[in-house]
Amino acid sequence: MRMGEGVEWALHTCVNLAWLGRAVPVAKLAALHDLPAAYLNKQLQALARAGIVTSVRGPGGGFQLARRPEKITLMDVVSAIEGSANAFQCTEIRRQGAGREDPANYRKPCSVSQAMRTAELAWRRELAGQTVADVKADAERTIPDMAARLDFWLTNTRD
Amino acid sequence: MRMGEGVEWALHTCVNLAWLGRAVPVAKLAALHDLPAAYLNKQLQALARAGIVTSVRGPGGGFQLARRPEKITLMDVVSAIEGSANAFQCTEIRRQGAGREDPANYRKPCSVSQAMRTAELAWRRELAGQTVADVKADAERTIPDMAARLDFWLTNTRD
DNA sequence: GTCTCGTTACTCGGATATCTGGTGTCCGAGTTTCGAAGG
DNA sequence: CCTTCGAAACTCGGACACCAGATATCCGAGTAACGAGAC
Repeated sequence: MRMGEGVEWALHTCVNLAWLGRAVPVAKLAALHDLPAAYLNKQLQALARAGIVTSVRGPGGGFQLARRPEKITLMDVVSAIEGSANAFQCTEIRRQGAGREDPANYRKPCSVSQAMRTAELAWRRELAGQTVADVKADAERTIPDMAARLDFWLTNTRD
Repeated sequence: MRMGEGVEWALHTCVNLAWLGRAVPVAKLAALHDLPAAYLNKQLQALARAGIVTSVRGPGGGFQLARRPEKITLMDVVSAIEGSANAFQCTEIRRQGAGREDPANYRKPCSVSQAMRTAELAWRRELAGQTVADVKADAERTIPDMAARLDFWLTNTRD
């Protein structure tokens, strides 16, 4: 069970967008961390479909956060990239074979599924409890001038 | 991010082994839920390597739990099948590109990695807090006679 | 009758194919800007 | 000088290859049990 690296890219990019506070083309966002621009674009499209960022086409366009960083949870970003389906998917094997249960029990989920779901809910709750603003604030504790550095770089860099 | 179905198979099989309480060949365990025996065997090998079950070769052999169900957590089973690596793997993109941080910060993990790790720890803690015995007990609340049924089936079935 | 040995049947174990989904790339769609030409 | 039109540059958007890991299968390795034969 491995999470796609698109999640890492998306999170860092969201923090960067929070620092920059305006529309930034994907080429610039990719250059910030030496990422393949076309593939990062794919991830940002997913964020756009989820309403986390908005896209503006044409010159001067790019991506920017759709709402304030305090209103974007890590759960929002993760489910936008990875999908909202549960990591553990019950295939109901309890209904097959010699050890199958009585169909009367099919209404409630099986014990295994329930246990796994409980753990996954704890994970989701933790992700929903942290926002992009929190991560940004934590990063600024060690790198206070990052916002200014990025802003300077964006305005003064030529392509 | 999808968890392999081997986890579901392994968990159900562990509960079944807890009910049966003796060595059971993989063919029988697979028949309990109409699973491909050879592939279930692969999963059980992983459990054996992790010390969760022990294998006995030859006639009358099979797999059985290596210790009491109360001592087997869901975390043990999941990490045996899926591996112990973190789902979110930080590739340290903060060190690359125009937006790279000062190398002095490389000692401590980046804020994004930290946040994701926190959530994943909550998930792991929840999994480690539940045992095979708990799941078994919960299942018995709805199907009290399952242990007896499985035991009868195993002793009276002809191949 | 009992011991021994060989054969048989049974079961795990790891090496080997197949396939789905994540990874990576490309070109077309849409929009703004700028400049030139006409009035 | 102002307006209008067109071309070009820029950026997102989705469609198209590629590859690693999960899925599935098979045959060989190891072991216990059983029976036949000798003592």
